[in-house]
Amino acid sequence: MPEGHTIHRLAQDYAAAFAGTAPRVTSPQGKFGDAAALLDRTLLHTADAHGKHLFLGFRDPDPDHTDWVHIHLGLFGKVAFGTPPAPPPADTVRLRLAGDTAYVDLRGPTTCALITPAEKRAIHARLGPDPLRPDADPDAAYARVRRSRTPVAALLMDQKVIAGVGNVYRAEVLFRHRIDPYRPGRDITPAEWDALWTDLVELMREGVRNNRIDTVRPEHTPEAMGRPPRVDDHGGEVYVYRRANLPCHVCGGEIRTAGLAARNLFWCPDCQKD
DNA sequence: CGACAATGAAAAA
DNA sequence: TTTTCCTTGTCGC
Repeated sequence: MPEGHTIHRLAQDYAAAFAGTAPRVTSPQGKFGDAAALLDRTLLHTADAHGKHLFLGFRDPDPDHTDWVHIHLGLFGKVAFGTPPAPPPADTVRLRLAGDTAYVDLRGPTTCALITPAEKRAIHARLGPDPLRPDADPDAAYARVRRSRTPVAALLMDQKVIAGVGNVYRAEVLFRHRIDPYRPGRDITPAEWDALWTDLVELMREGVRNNRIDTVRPEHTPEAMGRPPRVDDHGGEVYVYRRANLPCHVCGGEIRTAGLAARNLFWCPDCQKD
């Protein structure tokens, strides 16, 4: 269940469970077997996240010599933490860390690979600023947005432009700012970008805290409006994501959906008109 | 650009 | 049994 907030939360959780320890490292499914053997019972000293990329720092804390495990969940990679005793691992578990107080299983990731510090730097270099990283520079993202004719909804999904935003946050943040998802990036004003970025920082931080995405303002919550809470396996309260053909919480109009940048886009044509 | 493949699991049909 | 999914690299036109 991967959008930037999930990955940052995972970095926190991996660190809380294993930082400063030397867990058993195995790859029951096999694809990561050689690397796992190399890292088995070595120090896990840190966990880092940039956008949807997760990095576990093993063996040597010296930044020039750290062994990094690079993880990308892709569309349906999953991570499951548990307390010992760990069950016999199913053969879909790509990576298992197991210590005295916790174990964690990784299944179905697009990427799980041992990389060098130089390779890690290269990954950071090709990613745009991440609203969840304190060093992020929103102006660097806007510089790309303002010279592109691509729809803003596609730019928000482009990890080179801004890292960590996925299909939920893009739809929701555009709704919250009443921006037509098809508006070209070059027509986004500096003030609008500033507001979008600030909002993403807040929404995604809350996403990390709660481990789910909620975007509905207090005045539009189910309690405030006397409607039943959302029934959806994604959990959070949202305005438009996966609400095709349902009434808009604000204007009552019908939420629409369409393909954009290879994903399903959701928006309210009445509220999001330029 | 669009199509497609790659990983798993769970819901929908 | 098929579809769907909070992703993204690659390949073809």
